[in-house]
Amino acid sequence: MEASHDWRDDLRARGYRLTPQRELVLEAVQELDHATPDEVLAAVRRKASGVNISTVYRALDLLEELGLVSHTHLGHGAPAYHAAVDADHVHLVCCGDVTEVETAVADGLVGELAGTHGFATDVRHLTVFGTCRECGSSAVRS
Amino acid sequence: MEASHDWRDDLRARGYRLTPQRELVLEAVQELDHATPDEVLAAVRRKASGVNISTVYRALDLLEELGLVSHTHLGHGAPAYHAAVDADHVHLVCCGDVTEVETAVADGLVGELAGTHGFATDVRHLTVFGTCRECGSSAVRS
DNA sequence: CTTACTGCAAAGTGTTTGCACTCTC
DNA sequence: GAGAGTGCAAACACTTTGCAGTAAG
Repeated sequence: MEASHDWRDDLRARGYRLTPQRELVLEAVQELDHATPDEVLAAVRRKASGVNISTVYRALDLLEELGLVSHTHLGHGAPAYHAAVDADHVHLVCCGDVTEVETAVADGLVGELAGTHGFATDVRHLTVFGTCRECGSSAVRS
Repeated sequence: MEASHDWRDDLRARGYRLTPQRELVLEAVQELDHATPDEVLAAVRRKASGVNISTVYRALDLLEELGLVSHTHLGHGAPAYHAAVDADHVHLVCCGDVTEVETAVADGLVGELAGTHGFATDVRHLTVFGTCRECGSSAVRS
């Protein structure tokens, strides 16, 4: 499928080692979308049952450092991890549900912040809380 | 100081009771700005040393329900609480530091989300991660 | 064969809950 | 007084860390 521009080489070039756990964690993040560390663990364990949660945390940190995944806080508890490639969207959170929209909607904001405050927005990290059309409900756990 | 349009009445009207703890928590949030529950506790304890952390959590939830305070996730750990009145700004987070800017910068985004997705943005909850002018540094704990 | 990485278990944060007692209404 | 609210301690959810053993290079 994906023609890996080998991140494995990059990883090794930085003195890290390529382990099955790291590959499995990356695969899991790529397949899952918005996965919490726990969900990543579950997915990884389907293929290798012995993997530990602390390894998942360590792998996620590393993969993030390598720019292969990124995370967002979708409210309350655990963060959500994405593969960097899929990350080109902003999150809309309402009623505990998440919708993804093109980062273009934030272009105005990004431009304004850059202009008036010299602030370089990390759009991939952007999460917008509010109320969606379907659910005029009062705000939920966020 | 502030000429309370009595939230106390509102509170009682809803069947809740007015306790010193609740008043102290509200005062603390109003004075502190971006306070975490722990910081609120510390402030409250300066005036009433016996107050417990669980009471602070419960009071914050209640005050939020009453619309007197609101919270945002400024990254990693604990949430930050504001008095609702002070809440008219968006948060810019970089290098662990927080800058407040007028909600107007988000008008474009808000309008676009409303138009294209029927999504009512809660601007007071909006936190933007990125890199500020001063610190061209790589992203920090977020 | 060196030492980065893993699994495990224990410790850390931040938050919630059950319960007897207290204080508001 | 009745019962909402509090303090306390224990339980929870999520994450980090120390260390001895394992395995990548």
